Amino acid sequence: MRKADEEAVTGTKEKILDSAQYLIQTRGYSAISYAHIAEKLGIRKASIHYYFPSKADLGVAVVERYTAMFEAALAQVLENEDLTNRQKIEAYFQPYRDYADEPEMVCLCGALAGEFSALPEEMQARTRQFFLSHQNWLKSVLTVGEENREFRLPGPPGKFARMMFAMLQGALLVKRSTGDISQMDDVIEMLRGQIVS
Amino acid sequence: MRKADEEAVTGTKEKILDSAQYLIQTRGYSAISYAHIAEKLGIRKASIHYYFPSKADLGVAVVERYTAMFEAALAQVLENEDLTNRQKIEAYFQPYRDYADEPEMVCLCGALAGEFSALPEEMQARTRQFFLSHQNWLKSVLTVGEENREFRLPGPPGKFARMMFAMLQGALLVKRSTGDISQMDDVIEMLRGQIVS
DNA sequence: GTCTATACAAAGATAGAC
DNA sequence: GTCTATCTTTGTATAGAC
Repeated sequence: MRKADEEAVTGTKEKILDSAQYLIQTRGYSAISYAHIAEKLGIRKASIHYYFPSKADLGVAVVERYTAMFEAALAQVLENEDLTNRQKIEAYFQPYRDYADEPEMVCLCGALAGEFSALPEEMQARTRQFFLSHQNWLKSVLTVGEENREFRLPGPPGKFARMMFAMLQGALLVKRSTGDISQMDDVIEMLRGQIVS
Repeated sequence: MRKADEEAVTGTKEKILDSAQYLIQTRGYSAISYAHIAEKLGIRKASIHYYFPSKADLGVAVVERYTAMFEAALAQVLENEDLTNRQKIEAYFQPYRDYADEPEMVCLCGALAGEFSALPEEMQARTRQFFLSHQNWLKSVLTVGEENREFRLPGPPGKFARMMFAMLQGALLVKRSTGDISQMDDVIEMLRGQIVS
C-alpha cells in the first residue's frame, strides 16, 4: 500500500509542515498557533491535531524534516568528488544566498535559537544537533582543503568553521531586521577573501 | 518632587523592566506573559498593567532602555582619547564575553531578531536601529584605526564591521543552543587575529 | 480524514475597592 | 500604587458525527 493511496498527491500533512515551517521561520515558534496554520490552509484546527496531536509534535516534525533535508544535501556535496573543496564551501553558501532574497526569511534553526529556552526539549536537542553538524561539516571540508594545499585559512579549520557558521546565521538575522539584503553578500564576500588560494 | 518620593528606592517599574528583559533574553518576547513576570516579582498582573498598559508598551520600554544603555556606553568609549582604536574594539567585545558566561543569555536584540515579524512595529524599529547603530560604531572605529596606521583589515571597514557584528550576534545564539561557551572565545580570537598591527 | 462542537486554561486587559 | 474581581479572546486539545 503506497502513501499516495492514503493521501492526496500533495498530502495535507506536508502542507501543514510547509505552512508551519514558513510561519516559524518568519515569526518564531512561540508566536504561531494552530489557528494561523488552519486559516492559511483553509482547513480546521482539529485536522492539524489529527496529524500532530500537540504543538510540540508539530514543532519537532518541522525541525526534523528541515535538518534531515540539510543532512542529506550536505552528505551529497561532501561525497561529490567532482567538486573542489572551495566549490563545496560555495555550495554551502547557496541556501544562505537564497534566504537573502526572501526579506523575512532566516534559517529555521536561527529563528529557533532566539527563543531557545522556551522550546520543547526535543526541539532544543534537534536545533543543537543542527548547529553542531553544520559546524562539523564545514570543519571537515576546510581541513581537507587545507591539507590538499587547495587553500590556506587565517586560523585553525575548527575555529574558522565556527566563525563562518556564526557569521552566516547572524547575517541572516541582521539582514531581516535591517531590511538590507547586501548584508549577506558583504559577509560572504569577506569570507571568500579569507580562504586564500 | 523627586522620583524617590513616588517610588521605592528600587522602583517596581524598574523591577518589572529587569524581569521582562531577563525573560525576553532567555525565552523571547512572544513566549513571555504578564503572569510570568508577576509571579517572579511576587506581585499581581494588574500592577504591571498600571506601569505598562499593553504588552507592546512593556516590550518597547525594555528595548528602549537596553539600546539607550548601549548608546551611552559606546559614545563614552568613542570619545575616550586615552584608548587606542584596538582597545575600543576590545571594549566592544566585553559585553559579548560577559554574556558568554551566562549559559542561557544572548543579546536582547539578537533574541528579538529571531521572532522579528511577530513583534510590534515599534519594537522592530528599535531593534533595527540597534543593529545599524552598532555596525556604524564599529565601522567608524575601524576606519579611524586604519587611517592612523594602527592596524590593517582584510577588507573595507564597513564590510568588516558588518562581518564582526553578525559573527558576534550569531556566536551568542550558537553558544546558547550548543551549550559550548568556548564558541565565543574562539570567534573573538579569530576576529582579533584579523585586525593586523 | 475532516468536520462541528466543546472544554479548559492562559493571555491580555479593564474596573473599581482599598 | 497595588490589589481583587472580572471580561474577552486566543490557544491547545479532545469527543464524536459524518
